Amino acid sequence: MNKERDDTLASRISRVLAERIISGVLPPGERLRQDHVAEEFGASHVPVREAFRRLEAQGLAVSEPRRGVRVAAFDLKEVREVAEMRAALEVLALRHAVPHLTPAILDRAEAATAAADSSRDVRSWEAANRAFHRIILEPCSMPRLLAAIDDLHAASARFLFSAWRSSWEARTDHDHRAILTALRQGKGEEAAAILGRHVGWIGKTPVRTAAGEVRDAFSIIG
Amino acid sequence: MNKERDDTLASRISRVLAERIISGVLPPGERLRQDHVAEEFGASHVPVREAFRRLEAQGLAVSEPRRGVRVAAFDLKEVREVAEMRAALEVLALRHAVPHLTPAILDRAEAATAAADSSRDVRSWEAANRAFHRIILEPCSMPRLLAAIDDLHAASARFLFSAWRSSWEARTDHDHRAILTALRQGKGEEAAAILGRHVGWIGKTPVRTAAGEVRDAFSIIG
DNA sequence: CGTGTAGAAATTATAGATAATTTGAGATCA
DNA sequence: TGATCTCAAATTATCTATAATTTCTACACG
Repeated sequence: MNKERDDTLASRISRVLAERIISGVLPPGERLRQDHVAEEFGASHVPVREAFRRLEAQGLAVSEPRRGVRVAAFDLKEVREVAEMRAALEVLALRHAVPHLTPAILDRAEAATAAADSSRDVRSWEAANRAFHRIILEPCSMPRLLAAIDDLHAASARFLFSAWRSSWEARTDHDHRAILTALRQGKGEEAAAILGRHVGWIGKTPVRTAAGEVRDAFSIIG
Repeated sequence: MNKERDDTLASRISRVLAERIISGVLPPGERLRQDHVAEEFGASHVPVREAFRRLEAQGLAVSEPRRGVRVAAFDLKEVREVAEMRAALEVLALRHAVPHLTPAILDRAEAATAAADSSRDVRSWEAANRAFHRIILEPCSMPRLLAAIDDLHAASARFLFSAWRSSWEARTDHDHRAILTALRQGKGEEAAAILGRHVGWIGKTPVRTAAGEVRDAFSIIG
């Protein structure tokens, strides 16, 4: 009755597994055994295999021909890669979105920024942050580009969660506000430039904290 | 014995279908019925379904939940989208590849350009063109970025083949040579700028031909 | 002429069979 | 005694075969 029958079982499994990989419940390198997953979802292993294929395409899992599927590992090198790809593609998307931005859209973006600033845990901050980016980029109406950006956001979120697993303090996003004011003033190129720097990798200044020094390297993922 | 057993059956099917979609043998909108494909390959429908998922992720096919899979359609709008994504990502890749480019690599790139110039059909031209781009971008050693570019190249090739199906005359690629000379002179940024213009959409000058005027719009896909 | 219902076809999911890889115990050799 | 090699058993991925919803089509009926 209440079963969501709009989507297939495979895509449901894929969503749940993606959620777990992104949030870190499934750690990098973990083997994904199809029989176990199938049993957990009360399903057969065929839809599970299809879900694996989708995760593989999203870059969340890697599959070796007859040796199974593992959660994709990621190193600092790939963090940079994802960040730079995001920077390049989001700047492109914003350039095309600018002509279609309305005050109402910018207001929604501002609300998302406020939600991010007032969030108290990483999960809600990440959700609000992603919402901000989505809102200002969606009007470009380039579905393929937006889909690619979404996948990169998922990868970014993995790094974010893995770094700030335990400790997290709220932070205000000055860049977001700067982007919004530039957009309100019609300075599209300036907004794009800020966005590019904002998303891109700028971990040049590692601030050493008592708790851990790794977290600084990840902190600039916006 | 001689069966390539390094890869799975599903990926083999996916490659063949991708080839057909790109070359235009399977026209846009064509339904892909899993039973028929399975029968043709002498296989069951489960690996076929996995192949469909991969094609879907590559943007070569679209799937409606319980209504089957069709070859992805494409319009001029999406051609632009793909071209601009390629421009953004290939520029990024080239910037990272520049420090690792050696004279030997540039020689191989030059050979690929020569092969493109002397090719007499679209197929071989496209292959040589793609080789050129791959050769100069690969040294960036960013696997995720390169994979994304590969998928975009496949999409580009679809448009290319659909436009130049029947008529084709050889053309020399001045841009490729300009990129190479800039790289040999150590002018990385200049090369990146040329590449961006080369790949990006610049169909501003439609040249009317006796045969058909559509082909001009596609002709700039490099 | 529109609507509703049977029949056909196709997609989705399940269960079972096959093939390959990994694991572990035991034997052989240094 | 310790290490390595071999071979068998178990584990796991891959594929085939079959069943069950769902959608599309055609035809009759109001």
